Amino acid sequence: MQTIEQLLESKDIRVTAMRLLIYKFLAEKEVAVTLSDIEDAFEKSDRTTLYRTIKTFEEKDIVHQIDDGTGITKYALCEKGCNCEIETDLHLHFHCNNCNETICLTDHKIPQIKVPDGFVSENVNLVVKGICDKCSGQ
Amino acid sequence: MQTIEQLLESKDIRVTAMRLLIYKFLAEKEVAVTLSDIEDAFEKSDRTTLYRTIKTFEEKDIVHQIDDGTGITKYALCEKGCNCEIETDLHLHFHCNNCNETICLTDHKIPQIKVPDGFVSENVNLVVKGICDKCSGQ
DNA sequence: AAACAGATGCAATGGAAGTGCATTATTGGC
DNA sequence: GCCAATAATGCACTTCCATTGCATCTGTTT
Repeated sequence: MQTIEQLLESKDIRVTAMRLLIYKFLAEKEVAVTLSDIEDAFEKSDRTTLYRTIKTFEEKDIVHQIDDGTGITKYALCEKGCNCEIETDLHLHFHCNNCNETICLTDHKIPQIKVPDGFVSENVNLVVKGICDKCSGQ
Repeated sequence: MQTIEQLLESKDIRVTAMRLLIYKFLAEKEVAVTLSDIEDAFEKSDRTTLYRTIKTFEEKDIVHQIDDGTGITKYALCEKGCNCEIETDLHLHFHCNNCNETICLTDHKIPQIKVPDGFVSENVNLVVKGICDKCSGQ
């Protein structure tokens, strides 16, 4: 079990107080968060810092970006089973139309999608919309 | 074979010169277009008009919106086999990482996606990214 | 301690989406 | 055909999110 510090260092990311806090914030969240969410959680800090921190995390494959169709970019920690580095990794995200939250279903893989002749599939983005387990009353 | 005028009327959309032109523009395009694309094609007209025309078309299920992950909303005509009215219609779109164009693969349906217990799937947005037939050199 | 690189904060920009309101065009009743 | 009602169009403006430039600060290296 490596510490967050070790994780960041292993990815060539300089460890700062802010980065540790943001990482912890993301780790505690079970849902994908927007930049605004992070802003709200760290009002003392500047938007830009938060934005650039997320971008750094993204470059180093610590978080991945999710486009759930709300028009607002969301981010979530890459967890075990999330091979974002690999182009062909098949993400699956679920967006709840009720609570408006988006979660990462890393253990639900996407079936192979057939494309017409001449087309080359490199990557698949799949967002399922509906009602999440919390909202469906279970 | 009904005319565009008849189609618009059947959907309770008042026929105007602008709407006919925009419809024809969309029909000629084989790819999904952004609002900017339409703007560029109709410089004489105002953004707002084009925007509201597309929104009207969208409400009346003449075009559907596509979120291909570029962050910019695209639109495409609903064609035969495109049942946008139906929530559960399984759209499949292809975004080319080379030419940056997005096309609608209406005849390629999406397989049933399994979601965890407690989750209810209402709608699926699937975008396959890769290289399109034109760019793959076929 | 000095020099450097990188992190942070502030200000500003840009692009897309959306809205309010005045003007113009179209339709339907007379 | 004319007039009133209704809808479409155009202009200006606003909002929201994403992004960048630059100055400052902090931490690291020699």
